[in-house]
Amino acid sequence: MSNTARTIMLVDDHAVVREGYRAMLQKQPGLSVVAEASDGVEAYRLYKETGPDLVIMDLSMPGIGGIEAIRRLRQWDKRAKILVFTMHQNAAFAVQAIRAGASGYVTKTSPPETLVHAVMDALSGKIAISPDIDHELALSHLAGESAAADLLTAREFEVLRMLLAEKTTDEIAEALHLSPKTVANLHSLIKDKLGVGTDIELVRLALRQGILTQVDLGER
Amino acid sequence: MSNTARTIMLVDDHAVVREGYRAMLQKQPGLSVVAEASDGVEAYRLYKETGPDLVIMDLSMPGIGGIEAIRRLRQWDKRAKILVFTMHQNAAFAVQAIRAGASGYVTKTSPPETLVHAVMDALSGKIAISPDIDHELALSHLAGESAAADLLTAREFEVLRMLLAEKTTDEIAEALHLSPKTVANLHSLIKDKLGVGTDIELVRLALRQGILTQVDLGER
DNA sequence: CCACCGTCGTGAAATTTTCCCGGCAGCGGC
DNA sequence: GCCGCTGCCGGGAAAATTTCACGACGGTGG
Repeated sequence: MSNTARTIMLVDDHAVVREGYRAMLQKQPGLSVVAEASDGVEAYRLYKETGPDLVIMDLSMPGIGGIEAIRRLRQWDKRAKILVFTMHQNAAFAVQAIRAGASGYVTKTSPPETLVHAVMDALSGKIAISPDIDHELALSHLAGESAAADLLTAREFEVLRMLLAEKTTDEIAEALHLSPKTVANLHSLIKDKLGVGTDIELVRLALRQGILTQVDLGER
Repeated sequence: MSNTARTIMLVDDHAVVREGYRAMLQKQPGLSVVAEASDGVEAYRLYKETGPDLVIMDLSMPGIGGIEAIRRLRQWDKRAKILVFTMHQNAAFAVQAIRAGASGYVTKTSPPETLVHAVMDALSGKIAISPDIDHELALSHLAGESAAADLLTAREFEVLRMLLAEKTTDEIAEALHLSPKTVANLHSLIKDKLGVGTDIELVRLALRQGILTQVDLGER
């Protein structure tokens, strides 16, 4: 193993968090932060420029989100190592991140040692998942709550996304060139497949599963 | 003015963020971090113990949320200075925080200088609002979007909260000792008053206004 | 070829949403 | 007291919707 420092890039839209990373990683010998980005596109640019050994990335960011950023980085460099470090204690997000090519998923509530361990694991090629997410994953399995994306057909998922984003049944019908009646049928079928009774439950489920994110909704 | 260091307590459930605060504040002479808490009740306990000059507090925390924590701190010490530092770029939250007794509201996306300035302002008794929230406030005024809590009567608000939390109309009716018919009428009236057409829009509005928070929903 | 699945739509029944209504209680003004 | 106003509670009926059963069509795979 080389004894030069391993290089790290930080990606987080909150300056205070990046400061925190630095403070925590500085204590660790053999690590060196070589770049910082505050959003996905900047991360992409800086990765190509500096080619760090590891990227530590948040998920919730302006512009392209973290998941999409991971995907693009891995497309550019198939061997990029990306450790997700996020506030979302949510198994669905973790699954999405790993599928997109992340090497690990650690929540921000974890103690500093967990992050350091995960960094080491990721650098040595292991996949690191923080314990709370392991627990989450186990829970959602036990609850039999499969991912909505798997239960629904492509068409149904499309309608679901529009239901959550757009407004009325009629608007969706027009956008998708369907009869309003069909949209209503789909809407009903979706709720049935997902096992929810009301639209409100539907939104909550979508939030949990990361189909809808907070930024899509309220927070302008 | 005394030339002893001003004391600060940090409240945030993410260890990495607390590290970030420290790193940013350390560069500033005359400030000293004397306590750290990771949730509302711990903050309350430590405040009584250490009596800091200023509290820097996040809003989204496990257990009692930040707003409630502010309220309790101010109840214990009417002159407590509390600076909210949060990821929520949301005017409704800012209004709630200030009403609860906060001395300022700064978002985590702000550059470090903004935090430092806000700390100084808060220490000298001024109320500091970060520019993006000012802008948000102006926007929501222009949009004529008044707070839901002001538009609705107490009863209506009660039903709204239950609609967002509970399940069916019938369950709410029973919990509130009302006829299902009345709940349905209220439900309709609420949507009318709030100017939304569908339940999904209702949830989104509630999220924006901070009536519902993410922790109430999905993220278990 | 045939069975199966996803897609799209119709029709009709069941349910919900909406709108309009009246009664009742509290509250301030005259 | 009396009046007007507002909030609260529900009934009734029309309108819209959700739900369910059903059929058609194209693709896919055994």
